[in-house]
Amino acid sequence: MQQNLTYLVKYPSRQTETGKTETAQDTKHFIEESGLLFEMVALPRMAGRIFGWLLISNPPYQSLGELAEVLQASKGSISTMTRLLLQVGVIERMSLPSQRRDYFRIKPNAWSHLTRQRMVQITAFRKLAEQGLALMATETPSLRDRLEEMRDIHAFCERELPAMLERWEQQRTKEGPSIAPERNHANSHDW
Amino acid sequence: MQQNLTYLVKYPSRQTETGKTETAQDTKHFIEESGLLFEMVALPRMAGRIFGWLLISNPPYQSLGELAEVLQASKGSISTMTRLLLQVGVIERMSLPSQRRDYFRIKPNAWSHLTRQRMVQITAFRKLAEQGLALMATETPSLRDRLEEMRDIHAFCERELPAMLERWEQQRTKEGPSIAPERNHANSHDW
DNA sequence: TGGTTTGTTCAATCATTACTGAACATTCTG
DNA sequence: CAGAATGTTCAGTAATGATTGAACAAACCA
Repeated sequence: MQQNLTYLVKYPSRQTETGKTETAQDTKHFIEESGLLFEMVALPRMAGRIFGWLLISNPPYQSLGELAEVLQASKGSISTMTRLLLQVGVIERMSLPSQRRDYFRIKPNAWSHLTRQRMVQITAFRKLAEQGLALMATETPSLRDRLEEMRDIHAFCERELPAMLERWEQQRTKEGPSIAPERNHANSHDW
Repeated sequence: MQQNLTYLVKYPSRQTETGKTETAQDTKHFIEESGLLFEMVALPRMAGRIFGWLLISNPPYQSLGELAEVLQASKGSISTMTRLLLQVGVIERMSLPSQRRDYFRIKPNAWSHLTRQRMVQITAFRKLAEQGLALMATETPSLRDRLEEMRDIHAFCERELPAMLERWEQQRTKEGPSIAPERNHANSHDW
């Protein structure tokens, strides 16, 4: 199951005085955990591992080659998975003007993007319910209840979730900058 | 891909005068769609098909044998998948006192249950973020930002989602019974 | 009681998906 | 320009997960 237990020896940068290789173990565990979590939400495990490493890597941006080395995976796999993560909108590519290498990093607001992705699913479920209701057009109301409930709750979520996200953004921009006033994610070429 | 195009001939009950076998086609499509949607949220396709059929079947409760026949699947598969759906909380088992046969049907409030399931995932992500922050305890704040954002938005959702669900329940019990006043889902042995 | 119907479990098979590694771009560098 | 470094694509393989079908268990009935 865990075939690559060694890939952190190469990146011992996260060792503290207290725990010698303990931290490396924890890092490995963190990455693996991230992979499992991604799997839980129907994304490939390797994508989760990449995301996991980008969450804790120093520096926060990593090249394809680095990712392949740290995660002990083929470049092909990394290439495919970063493409997926880019598409989902949770990482972004940064190419330094003078360098030919590309770097990836977690996209600020990654989670809003994921929520938007989730909205697509909710809409799909509402539409399915409506499709079902069309099929049951001539049936008695009590038979249609199941589908109406399904349609209504998803319509409800479609209305509420954006509002909720907005509340989040607002709360975030209110208190966030007080901690790190200079970091504006909007045009984030501050590296 | 679609190997069983025939399983609705046996259940032509949902044919209207207008569309002869058109409705059967639509039903098949509906079930298949439901399967794909479930797959999208990391549940097995067959579970989605069962759920789909239970959404539109007449009567709304179906036995294991019926499910196997309609969906052209083995009893083993149905047994496993119904168990899963029971566990997730979106269907329930009804055993009529006089019959030895068990029936399944969509659980009223199925969607609240699914949302609660979803909450488990959200909590898992928040915990992962906290795990990451523990790893980065000694790092500079700007390096910790990624994880703090992740932790905060998930904590936010953990607070907000239950409130949202409650609002839904309230709105539902307000207008729902006006349409079908007698149908109280709480103790639902009204079949 | 023996026979029938119903439901579960599990080993084996089938299908799908993830992953690798090598061949092929592409871009920079000397 | 040749050579080196970086990235992508894709056919083949490995790993995983879904599905079957047969054997078993339990409940009911005559």
